[in-house]
Amino acid sequence: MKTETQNYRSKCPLSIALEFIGDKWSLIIIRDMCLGKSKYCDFQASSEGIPTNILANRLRELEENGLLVKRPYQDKPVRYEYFLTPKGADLLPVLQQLVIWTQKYVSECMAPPEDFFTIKPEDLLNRINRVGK
Amino acid sequence: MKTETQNYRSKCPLSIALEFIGDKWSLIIIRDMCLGKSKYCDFQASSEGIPTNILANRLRELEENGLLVKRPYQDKPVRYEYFLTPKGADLLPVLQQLVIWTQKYVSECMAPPEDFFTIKPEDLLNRINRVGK
DNA sequence: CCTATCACTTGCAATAAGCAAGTGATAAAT
DNA sequence: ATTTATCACTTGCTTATTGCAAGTGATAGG
Repeated sequence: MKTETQNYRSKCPLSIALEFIGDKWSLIIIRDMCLGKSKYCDFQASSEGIPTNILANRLRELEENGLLVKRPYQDKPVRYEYFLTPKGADLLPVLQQLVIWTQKYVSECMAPPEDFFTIKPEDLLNRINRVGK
Repeated sequence: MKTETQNYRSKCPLSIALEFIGDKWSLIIIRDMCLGKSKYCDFQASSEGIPTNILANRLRELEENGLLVKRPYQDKPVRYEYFLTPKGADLLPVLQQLVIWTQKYVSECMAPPEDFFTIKPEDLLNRINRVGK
């Protein structure tokens, strides 16, 4: 993951994209947010079983990289919900193509939710306005 | 990277895709093959500077996972060229979406080759028949 | 007061990445 | 014939990242 500003290994757009999301977990979190999840415990509950330290670390990095924002939904203690930014939501077409690929070549995979291929990045953005859970 | 057979952390198609290509280097190699590169030294020469041990390891894994095949182009000593399979070539739409994303959000990135968005996976497949080098 | 939950953080062992150097086969130059 | 060079790796070693388990602090409920 990229954290510090503008120091890419190359200027190839693919290579840069991989510095943002080229690991085993970042896109899993983005996926969960596409599916409507927003809280730490939601991400933790996913069937891949992300370790908690990696989850905390990735949420921080994804926020630093501008793919998501967090908003407190309670004080005492303060707890956050996480929402996709346009930059994060625009990874949806990437996810969709990855899912198409797996469905074509890996028979054991399960089907995505019914509307997964019809939703668009902008559909993911107003969730932050539907005040929190 | 996935190596051994059918033991995925979950059956989610996105998660499975990431077990194949969810790292910083595999898609760089696939990209180079999409751009017509086929030999070890070609991959090594790319501006990201892949370490040689990782390159050898990724070529082996990508082959084990059926994304590419290798074919000797000389004996004494035997040397191989690498070619995308349909399974590997069908990652092109994923690459294209990743490039679209970076171009939208990272101004410092360079432009891909002119025809990058018009080529199709099947265009990448007959290169193995245009006999070597 | 005891227990539990939630969102983390910390410690630590295991794995993977990254760098430099080495290897073996061969060809080309001296 | 010996040296030099190349190509495709492999090996060794150091550093960084992962992943598991356990701990922490704030709070709520019984």
